[in-house]
Amino acid sequence: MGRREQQVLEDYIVQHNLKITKQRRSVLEAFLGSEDHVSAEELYKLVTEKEPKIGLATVYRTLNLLTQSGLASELDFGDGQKRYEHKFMHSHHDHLICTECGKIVEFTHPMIEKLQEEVAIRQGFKLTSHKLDLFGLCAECS
Amino acid sequence: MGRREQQVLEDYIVQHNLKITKQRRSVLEAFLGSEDHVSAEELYKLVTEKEPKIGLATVYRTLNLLTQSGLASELDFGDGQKRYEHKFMHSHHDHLICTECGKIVEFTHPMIEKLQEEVAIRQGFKLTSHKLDLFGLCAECS
DNA sequence: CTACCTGCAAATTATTTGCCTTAAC
DNA sequence: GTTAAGGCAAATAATTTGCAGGTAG
Repeated sequence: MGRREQQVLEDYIVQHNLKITKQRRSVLEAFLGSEDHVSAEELYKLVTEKEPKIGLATVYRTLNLLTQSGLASELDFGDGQKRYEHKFMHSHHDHLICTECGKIVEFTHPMIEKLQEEVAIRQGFKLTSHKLDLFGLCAECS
Repeated sequence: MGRREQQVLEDYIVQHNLKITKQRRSVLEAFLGSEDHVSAEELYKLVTEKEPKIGLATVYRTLNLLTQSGLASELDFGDGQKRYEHKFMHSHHDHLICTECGKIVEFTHPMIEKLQEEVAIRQGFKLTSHKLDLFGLCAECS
């Protein structure tokens, strides 16, 4: 499990004069082991299996740390809570979401990306990121 | 100001055995008169200028009504609150958002839409909606 | 008159913060 | 030994809900 990610996190922690703790290790481990798109609450449930005394606030704090260190990115599927996915060794992609069963398919489409860039340039913008979510019904739910 | 939208709302209200009230009229009027992308709180401030005794909860309730009746759609730019835009007589579009000054440019790109449709079909999905937000720096903020 | 609607306050939900104790370095 | 981190409970912030009185149909 994620040697490399462990290293990224520890580098970030050292560079920022922070401390490496077993809680942070546990959260990272559970996060890497999870499916993508976990919420803080879900991750908390996963972590407590290994680390029963951990507090929910620590999970939130660690998720922010992971986001700042570049290991996680925040997602928002409009269900009222933030979700997180790991970014390291996991390239950019967009989401296709079934509104019935919640299934999520990840995809990338270079041409779409290229056209987005064009739109931005045409408006004088310098693009830093984007978010594309497609909503619909998957094969089973149609 | 928005005769047609008034009609859409009133039709919806009648069809659902609901009641037309001056608060609902005031919220709709303020909503149509507002710039796009208002939050509930912002709309509340606008409405109270004309209707000082209205409650915030009524604004929330009416925004939900407007969303259900098809006059408004919910947006989420990740700032922790829902925003709303009017949909009627205002065709679909995506957003290009300056992360520095908050400027929002609306755009549509038929080719992007077409490619999205292709992605969905390839995955066996039937597309119902999508959300594309581009984030970057506008000309002034670069 | 019979729902539905409103305003208000209290409740909820997701997340953050304060504080005091504990553990890294 | 400092100083940051953790746990817990209390604080926030956005939104929703319960209720008693008001009003549209």
